[in-house]
Amino acid sequence: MPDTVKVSRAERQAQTRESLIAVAREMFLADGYAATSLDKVAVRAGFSKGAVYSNFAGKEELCMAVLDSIHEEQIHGVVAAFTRDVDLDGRIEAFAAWAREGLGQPRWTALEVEFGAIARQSPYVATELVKRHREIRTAIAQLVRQVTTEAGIEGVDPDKAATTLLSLGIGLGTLRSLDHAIDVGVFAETMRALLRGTGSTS
Amino acid sequence: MPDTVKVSRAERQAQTRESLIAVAREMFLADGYAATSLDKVAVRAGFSKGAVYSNFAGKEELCMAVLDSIHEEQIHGVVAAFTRDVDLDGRIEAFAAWAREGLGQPRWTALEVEFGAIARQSPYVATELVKRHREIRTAIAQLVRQVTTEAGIEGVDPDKAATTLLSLGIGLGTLRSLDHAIDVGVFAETMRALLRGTGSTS
DNA sequence: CATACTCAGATACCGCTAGTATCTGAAATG
DNA sequence: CATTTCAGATACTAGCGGTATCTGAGTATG
Repeated sequence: MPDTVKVSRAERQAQTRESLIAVAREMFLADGYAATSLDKVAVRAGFSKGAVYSNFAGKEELCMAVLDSIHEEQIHGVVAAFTRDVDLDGRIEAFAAWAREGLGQPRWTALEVEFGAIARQSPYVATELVKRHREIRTAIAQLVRQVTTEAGIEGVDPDKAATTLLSLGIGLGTLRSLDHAIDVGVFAETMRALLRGTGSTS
Repeated sequence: MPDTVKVSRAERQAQTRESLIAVAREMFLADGYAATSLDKVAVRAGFSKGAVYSNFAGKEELCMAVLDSIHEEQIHGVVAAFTRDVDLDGRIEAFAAWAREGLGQPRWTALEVEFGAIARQSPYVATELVKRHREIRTAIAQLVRQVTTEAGIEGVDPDKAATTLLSLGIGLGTLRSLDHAIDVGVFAETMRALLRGTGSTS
């Protein structure tokens, strides 16, 4: 029986990287970006700070990797919620439920927003975050376009709707992260209002 | 001629405090909260770090004072924009213009949001920010209530509208602070849609 | 199979930060 | 005029992100 599994150096490093991302994700979400030190992350993952710097350019890149891992799951959740149903109301409700869940546990939004504040000082963070936000926004716009055309709704600008929904989500998440009394239900209502068409005539 | 003006100790301290707030406000807005060190603030105001700690409990309290000074102007601007006109469209447009201006220079929102991220670690920041956000939200709700009743609009929940507007403003400011291409116009549109009444029975 | 090279990760260090403890001299007090 | 007070200066600490250097196991090569 192979007690010590034979692994190549590249495999070991990939494992280390994933391990660091997993621990960092946990700690970033729990305590925030600034309050989480690279040393603590490394030690809790069973390494030293050197391991972090040999796998990531710095704290910012590590956090970006963490955010990417979160986004992956988030997108999966949205798509799942969206494709589960076929009719408009079902889709909207599924999306609203997903949003309610995400905004209800606002650690993610808080991290996203805290990290976003760093963009002003770091060109790297700025460009990377802008890239990702635009992807998300166009994805939402695509979803809106699909829903409205399939339901035969006129007079909805998918791009504007996407900007509104994303902004509202960020804002609600931000408020909710420090005031639990915030009513997240307005997200679903606004979404419904947007998707019902703020039509041109009549 | 009194070359050195006679001032009491309390007056001197008040001057020092105001001076520190002014400089801190400039630097926080320009470089962000984390990137601004108390030492730099103190030196640029012509003092040492000791002056800061003898006027404020710490960096957080200094920033809270800065935010309060900003809020004061902001509220003044809203009230002015709102009371300039009497009819609904004029008021909405004035408010929209104010929002456009505020969101167009998003340093303020960015600071607000960056500082808000600290609330998770600091009970002081958390409670103080919640207090202020609630004040702002009720003020907006009051404005909405006034507008809708005066214009005879039915079916608008002022509290929900306030939450939506505040969230949307925060979200748009956040996005805008790192992506200048964001279309801020959706704020005014959403505001109009909200205030026109998403009526119950129609 | 032995030797030389490579590089993931460890260690040691640096400059900077927020915050604390202590000191000082001028204003306030009697 | 002696005494107290306290705003602000000075000196220090722990902890941070980041850099430079080192080390030993994994890999390529004769």
